[in-house]
Amino acid sequence: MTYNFNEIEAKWQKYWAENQTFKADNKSEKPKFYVLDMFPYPSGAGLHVGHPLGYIASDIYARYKRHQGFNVLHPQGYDSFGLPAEQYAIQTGQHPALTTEENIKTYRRQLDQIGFSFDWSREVRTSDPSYYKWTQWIFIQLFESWYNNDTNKAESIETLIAVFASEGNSKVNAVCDDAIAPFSAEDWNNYTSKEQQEILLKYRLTYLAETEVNWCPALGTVLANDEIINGVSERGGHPVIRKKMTQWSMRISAYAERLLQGLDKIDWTDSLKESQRNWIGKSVGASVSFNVIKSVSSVAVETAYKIDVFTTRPDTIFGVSFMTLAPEHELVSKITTEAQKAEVEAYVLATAKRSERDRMADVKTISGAFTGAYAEHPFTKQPIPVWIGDYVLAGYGTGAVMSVPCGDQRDYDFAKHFNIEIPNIFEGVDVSKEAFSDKDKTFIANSDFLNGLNYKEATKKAIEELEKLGQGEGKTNYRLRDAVFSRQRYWGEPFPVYYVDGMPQMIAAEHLPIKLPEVEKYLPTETGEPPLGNATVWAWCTETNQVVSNSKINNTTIHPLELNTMPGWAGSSWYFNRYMDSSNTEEFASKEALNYWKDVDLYIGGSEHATGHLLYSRFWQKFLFDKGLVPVDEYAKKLINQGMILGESAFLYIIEGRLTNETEDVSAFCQIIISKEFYSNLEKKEGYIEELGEPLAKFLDKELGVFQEFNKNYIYLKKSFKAFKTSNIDVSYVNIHNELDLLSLSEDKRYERLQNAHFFDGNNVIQNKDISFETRIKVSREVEKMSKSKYNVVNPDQICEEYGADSLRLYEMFLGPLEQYKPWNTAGITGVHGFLKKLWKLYVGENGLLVNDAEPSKDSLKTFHKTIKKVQEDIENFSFNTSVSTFMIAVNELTAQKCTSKDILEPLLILLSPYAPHIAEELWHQLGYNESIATAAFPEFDASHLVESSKNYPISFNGKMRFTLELPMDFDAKQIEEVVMAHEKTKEQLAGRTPKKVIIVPGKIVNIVG
RNA sequence: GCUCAAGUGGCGGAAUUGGUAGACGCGCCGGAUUCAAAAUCCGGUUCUUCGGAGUGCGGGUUCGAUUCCCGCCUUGAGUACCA
Repeated sequence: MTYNFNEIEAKWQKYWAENQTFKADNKSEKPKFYVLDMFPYPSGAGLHVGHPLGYIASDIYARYKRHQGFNVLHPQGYDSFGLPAEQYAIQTGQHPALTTEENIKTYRRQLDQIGFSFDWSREVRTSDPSYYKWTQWIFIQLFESWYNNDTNKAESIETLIAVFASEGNSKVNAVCDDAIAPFSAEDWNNYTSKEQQEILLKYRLTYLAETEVNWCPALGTVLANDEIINGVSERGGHPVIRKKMTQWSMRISAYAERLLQGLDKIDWTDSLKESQRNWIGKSVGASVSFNVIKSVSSVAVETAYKIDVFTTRPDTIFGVSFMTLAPEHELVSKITTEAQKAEVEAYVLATAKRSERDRMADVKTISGAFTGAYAEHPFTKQPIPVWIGDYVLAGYGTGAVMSVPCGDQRDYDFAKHFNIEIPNIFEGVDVSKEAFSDKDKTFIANSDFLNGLNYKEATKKAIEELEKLGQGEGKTNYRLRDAVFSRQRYWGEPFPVYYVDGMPQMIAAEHLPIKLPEVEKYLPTETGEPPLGNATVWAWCTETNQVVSNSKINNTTIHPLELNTMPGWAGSSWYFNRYMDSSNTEEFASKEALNYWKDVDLYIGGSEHATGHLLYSRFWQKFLFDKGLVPVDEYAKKLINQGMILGESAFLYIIEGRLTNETEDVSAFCQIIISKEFYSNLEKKEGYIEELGEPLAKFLDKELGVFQEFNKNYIYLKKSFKAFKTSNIDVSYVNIHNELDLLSLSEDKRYERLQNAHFFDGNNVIQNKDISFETRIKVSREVEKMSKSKYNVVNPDQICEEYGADSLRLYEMFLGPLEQYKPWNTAGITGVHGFLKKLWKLYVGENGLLVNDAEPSKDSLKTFHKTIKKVQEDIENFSFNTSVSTFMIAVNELTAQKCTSKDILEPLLILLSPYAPHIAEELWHQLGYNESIATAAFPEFDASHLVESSKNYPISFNGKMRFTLELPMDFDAKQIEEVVMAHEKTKEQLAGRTPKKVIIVPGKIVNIVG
């Protein structure tokens, strides 16, 4: 009987599915353990070998925990709303729901063949109305809430309305929009309903407001900050511009401090926490208010304008020599004097024309303009010129700064450029060449009451004095901005929102879900409305509480519905809670289920979600916690980022040249051999030939005439041009050369091999040595992201077919540490595959089962117990790569020991089963079990089997090990020294010298210093 | 620029309360088996002038450093005029 992995794996996958082996129960005597993967977006390309890496790791952990006696929840689902399905729909007219369904089928088939222990009965799909019903429901809860800074939590909007009605808004301490005018209870009660709604919108946790958003014209939608990388869209790399639009936003800024604090109590990687901390961007300082001087010389400023700034350095307030406003600042047009008007307007216009990206790219050019206005220093009462400059960002702080050139390099450069004075307020510091920002290394000078104080003292004092004047206070600022929540897309969750008199109204929860309407086309309408503007049945009837035809809109009983849809992160912000009770139609999950499973014990996924999904989902969880809807405010206790598996792209240079004489140029040409399959799909190939500066397809197309047949599978091209580099040569081509193993050979050997290589000269297949040219060939590999467009994708289906799922699982783990980026090399899989065959042979011989009741040998017990110890430690440390090698060592040793004992071979299967579940299950049943191995108890480690009677001591001289010596374990230092010093090799090493010192650590090492 | 992570054979990587550097696997070399090949098995494989040297580079602490400290270099990731 040989190891027939295809048959075995299919058999047990079927068995697990039929017996619902991995179905988790919401009630159990066992302790719970929740292992979660970031659910995939089901793309049309299917899985490549990089995708399952994290799933394999989490599956090993989940299976291990089952062996440990835990009730394990290990679910999987699909984040199935998203852009690619929609773009495909635009191109083909196919409904995204259909392509999504097909893609999910492919994903499911691919996932199933790897043998994951998912509880599929709990599957979720974010695009399923039974799921997004609850996404809509949570949205409504956010709308109906405000953030109370006094209680530091979200509260029902009703409580706010009650306060407004009884005492106005003066005492309300809420996170809300800036610049809400104060009103009394009387005012409130006299406001119209619409006025009241407008005010409430400024407090709600999700709100509709006209804000500056990131608009991506190419994608036709707005993007959140985390969807923009280096000023272009994350998806597609399209330019992004700032634009004022009325959009839904999420008041995540309300949770900035709690999102920051919460990081301390969760076991996530430091780098990920660091990313989130940077993103939240807390800075502690003060807000300072500068009065604009009403008249300076001939200029008169009518109103008493104030410029508010935020600074982290209130201690430097006496160093202020000018102020700078962002060009977009609302005061610019109001305070600019007649004389400066032309210059300022020209500058504002020039800045507005520059895209975000240009401004980011060009940080060195200093530009600005003087407004002609002056502000008054709060303490000295001296006039301070007010400038505008694009180094001040409208979106951060107040969009204005107090400029302290001696303490800030940007202010310094600006001052130098425009010849503004640079007063020094630092004791013993020279600021004639650059600003001094090493705040802890000096004392404040020339600053009235701050003189002689250090940074900390001066900061405190300055804030105290500002507060006395009523012109400032201590303030903490966060970089975290509210997140734009609407997208001008079709394939997303519809909002449960209709409009009455322009004001948004929530549809009552009992009428959810509001299903995505059918549309003729998935593009924006001719009038520029989002795709839902194409829907004909998309209005809300408040009498029947149904979606009805748009033509019936009368604005009394039938109103227009929201045309935007929710962003991709909506559905993924709470899915981990839904798995706990995914079929519940009454609640997003029952209280019992939520209280039982509570939170995720282990979450595995990619680090690319650091400032997107992983931040938004924490925000929603905290909100749900505030509302008493979930029992914990952090949903994932531990999170691990799996590294990416990279593809190896083959690069190839072939230069065949003939030197006619020393002065003439080398005439060089390329040979390319590609597969016919590659050639026939030429128009689909997207690669780029760097040296020639043109697309691969275009290049090859141009050279059609010179293609000739190499053999039945390959085509040959010969032409006189320079060697080129492309990642898109079919891998099978390089494999021809791989037979030569050019890379691993020395230069000489490589040349020799090439001499024997077969090439095609255009007419005949010839050996390279028959070519009289001097031949230089270079083959190299470069590691890059695995991607369809780079032709370096390895499909797990093929691996499973050829080596089996257990081999795939083991190999993905064996590749290296889970969190590391590492290249895939299919050739290496023979190592783990060979291990499985060897393991099989330990159990099954040609005439059947080899396992018997023989007493295990001492050596075998030792091998087994050290394996238990190591594997257990490894799993708990997520060091899966090292346990694979531990298994290899164990099997090598047990094979050498000719171990046949059931006492060892049987529990060994339990150790292995998380990693290679199919072969473990098969052998388990062959040993006579009728139940799955999945819940068999993990073997107990017994240290007594590892006790040694002797130790092979390394004998070092000056720290260098020179030889080893086997000595009894119970020898003390003195006994060891006697034996070692008497040893002839010691004498040889010392060569007559007397050692200065002898270090002996019993049980560890001997070191002789001499 | 700032923040974080990482640099070990031909390759993936192993080893840290400081104690035998290179486990395990790939690849390569040699051998067995075979008419031959595949598969399988056995042996070797850091470099070396055979004294030794050696974990990115230069210092330091130590009896002893891949591991700790100081200063650099390189690579990768994140972030970027954040006041």
